[in-house]
Amino acid sequence: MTAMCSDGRAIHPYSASAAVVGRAMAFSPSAPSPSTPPPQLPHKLDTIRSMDELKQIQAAILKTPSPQSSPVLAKILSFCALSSPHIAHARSLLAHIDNPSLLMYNTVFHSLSRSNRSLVSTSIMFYEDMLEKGLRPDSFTFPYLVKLFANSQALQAGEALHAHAIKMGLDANVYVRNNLMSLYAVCGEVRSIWKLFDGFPERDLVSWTTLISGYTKAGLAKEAVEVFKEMLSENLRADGVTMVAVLSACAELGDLELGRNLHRYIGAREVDMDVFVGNALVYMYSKCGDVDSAYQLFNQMPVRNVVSWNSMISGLVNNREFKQALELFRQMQSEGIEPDAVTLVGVLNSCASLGALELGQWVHAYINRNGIEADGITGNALVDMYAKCGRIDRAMEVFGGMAHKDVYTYTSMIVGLAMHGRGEEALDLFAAMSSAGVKPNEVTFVGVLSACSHAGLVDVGLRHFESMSAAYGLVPQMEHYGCVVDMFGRAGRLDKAQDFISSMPMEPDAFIWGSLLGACRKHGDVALGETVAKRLLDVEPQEEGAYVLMSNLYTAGNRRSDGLRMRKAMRANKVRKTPGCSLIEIDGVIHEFRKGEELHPLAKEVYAMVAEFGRRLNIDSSQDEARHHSERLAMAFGLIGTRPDTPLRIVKNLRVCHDCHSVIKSVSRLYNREIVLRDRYRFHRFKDGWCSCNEFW
DNA sequence: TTAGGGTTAG
Repeated sequence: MTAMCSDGRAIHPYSASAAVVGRAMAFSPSAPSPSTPPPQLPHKLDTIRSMDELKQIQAAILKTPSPQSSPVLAKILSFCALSSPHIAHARSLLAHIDNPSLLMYNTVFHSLSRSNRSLVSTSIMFYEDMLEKGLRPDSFTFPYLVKLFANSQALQAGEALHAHAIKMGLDANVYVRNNLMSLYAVCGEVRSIWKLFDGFPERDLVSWTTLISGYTKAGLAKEAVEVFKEMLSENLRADGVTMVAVLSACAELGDLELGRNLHRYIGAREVDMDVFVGNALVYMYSKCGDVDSAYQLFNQMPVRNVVSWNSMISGLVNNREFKQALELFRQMQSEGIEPDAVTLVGVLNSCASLGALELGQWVHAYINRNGIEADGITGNALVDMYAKCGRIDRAMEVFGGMAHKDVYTYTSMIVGLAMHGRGEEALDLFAAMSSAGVKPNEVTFVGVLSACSHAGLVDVGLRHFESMSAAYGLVPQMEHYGCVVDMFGRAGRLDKAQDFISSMPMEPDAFIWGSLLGACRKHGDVALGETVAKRLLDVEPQEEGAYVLMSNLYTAGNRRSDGLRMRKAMRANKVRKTPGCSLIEIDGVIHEFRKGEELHPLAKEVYAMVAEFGRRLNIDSSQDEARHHSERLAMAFGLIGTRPDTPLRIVKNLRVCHDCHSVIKSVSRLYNREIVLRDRYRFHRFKDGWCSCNEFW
């Protein structure tokens, strides 16, 4: 009856020391009896601090006439799942009890299944012990074990267990089966889920729900919705959990019509609208592009938790409502709701898009202060935020400090370097990524190819383009073809660009033609430009791009009247213009300027400042069509509103025009300011009259 | 002592 204790000492359960007995006696002064357990023991177990304390209590139990039925012993066993030395202790304890009950083993499995650690082999060990003791698993044993395996996504072990359940004749039990289905769902084994669902006549709502969410997790949202419809046709009534599952399938599909119907079903069938259902609805509406409904629902929710806020914030982010996302975050703060890592990722994405460096830095500090791991998605979001806010140095720092770099980490960094015109470094990093064994994806190649394009590395870029399919099995998409066209175009190889376009396996879109037309403008090829402009107008007749580029091209080629003709045609055809918009963050507040607009409270001062640097640079304002472009307004505001040594960071939604580019260069020298401008495609860092892009953008 | 649910990037 001697067993090894976890720390290696032999213990004998029936020879507890006098001190232990004395202590135990204090708990139970009267003669111990199984029907009246010592009243203080269970309470004591909740606050137990050391193994010694536990052993003392245990020794007292084992002295009772039938220790195996003591509820305190069961408590000790569940307590033991907390750490591996304790688990070893539980095992030795079970080993020297004469007739441990199935309940005791189930207790152990239950507590093991609630642990966050991977305990697959441990539980198999207990399971084998149990069989050796001549005990047979029941319909409780399997669900615990299956859940345990599901926690670790241990598919093979799960399948073995499934086989054993069949052998024991327990696979028909609906609990066992539903558990197995969810294990297969976690592992993405759709066929196995279906077989379990389809193979037995007895199904309940849980079986249907598990099938629906299994399909959704496996990316088969359409099938999931079909299953839901079939369920309804069998006159089953969905509850909240089922609705959450099917709403998440609906969100994947982006099917707003279906989503509204599901919402109506919830109302009509009086499905309990708990916080899960509310969150799923908010997420569904925002995923389907109906942010207003999402927001309305969010505001009506009687109970909200951090996931509700996260769903709404990330919904706004997905719909590119970044300013609103940040406003909502501020509201969340003022209501005293603690953000978690998911919240902060949404906030960081918004900061990245808006160029809100100060808030982004605040989030970084918050992450550090609260011990949130800056690895994984959070770290990736930080890298992206710093890179997009113009602090490529900080992006590198965070990147360097990350222990686990995945394809997103590398891609964010590569894209960031490319945007900063640091093409060679981007390519070095791409090489390092391969050495680290991280496989690139399509987006990585957008970064690599645009790095080549911005650095003028045509041949290197072409090699990478070809390696996409040859070495990585990736299918180049429109944006990759666009990068290559851009690459040829910038390098002035317009004929090559044309050849390349005709070799494309798909119809070129507006970006492809726009890129080639931009190259025609840059290299003054009016004849080719006219052909390309026609093609661009075929693809998108209502957009301004072709008109503006052609008008500029004519004007540059001394064909002013043709240029004016384009402007007129543009007005006549009611062409849609994307208004230029620039943002600048000062003291954590984001200020927005649109071309020619005077809505800002300090508009008067801003326009006066624009006029001032126009004068000082000797620009004839009547000839300066671009004088009220949004980036100049933002720059003027920055000059007024910050100390003289503060760098200005401006984010623009369109590509910066040539006139503004040269004005900003001059302003950087005149006012001795560093000005960092992110336009639609890349960063420009202006200093002492120079720009980091070297006129290459 | 038994199962099914919502939010995270380039």
